[in-house]
Amino acid sequence: MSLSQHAQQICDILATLYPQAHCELEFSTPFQLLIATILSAQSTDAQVNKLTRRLFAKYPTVEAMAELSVEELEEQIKGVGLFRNKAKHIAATCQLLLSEYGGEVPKTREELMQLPGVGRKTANVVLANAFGIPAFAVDTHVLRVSKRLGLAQGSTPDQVEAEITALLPAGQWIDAHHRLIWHGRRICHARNPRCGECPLAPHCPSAKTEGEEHDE
DNA sequence: AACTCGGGGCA
DNA sequence: TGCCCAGAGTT
Repeated sequence: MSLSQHAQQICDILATLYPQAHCELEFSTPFQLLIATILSAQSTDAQVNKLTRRLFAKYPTVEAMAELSVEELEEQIKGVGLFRNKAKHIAATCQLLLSEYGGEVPKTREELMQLPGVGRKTANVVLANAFGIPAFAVDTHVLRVSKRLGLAQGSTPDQVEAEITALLPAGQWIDAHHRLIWHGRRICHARNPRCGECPLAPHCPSAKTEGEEHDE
């Protein structure tokens, strides 16, 4: 079986496992998704949503949020991890959106990554979920699960993104991203993957039987 | 490549 | 309690 056939088989099973997999951040505009995604780094979506419900009620637009100083922003987002870095980045990003992009969220990866606090993963999440532009975001779950399933061999997120996007049709990137994450959170855990109850195990080169441990 | 930020989740 | 994260920036 070719690699692309193997990949398609994995994706088909993931689709039946997680037919409703989606971005769990709450937002109503591209700007709000951008902010929520910056806030979500190393944090849970539930925590971010709890916080953004307050934040977006008071400051729903870039114009409103740009009025806040870094200190005021810190106060607003206190409670999420890394909040000092994120407050600084969000303040700078709001200013840049107004001065360079007419208050709109840019729609290219290169422009998005110019924004403070926006890296490779955040840029792709915004492209995919705010604009429906095909993009495959690689975070630690996607990196780990893709490698275990034999969909990629690279060790860096950039390498894995290149491998997957070459392997799958662009129309599948967004769903594949969410399904790999959901699988990583529910079954394919970093430490103790539950291979015994994983429907992908028969097709997984890394599947372990009960008792064995993963090395990675 | 390694380090830092930081509260939450999970064993 | 201790360890690790649905990352990005700096050194």
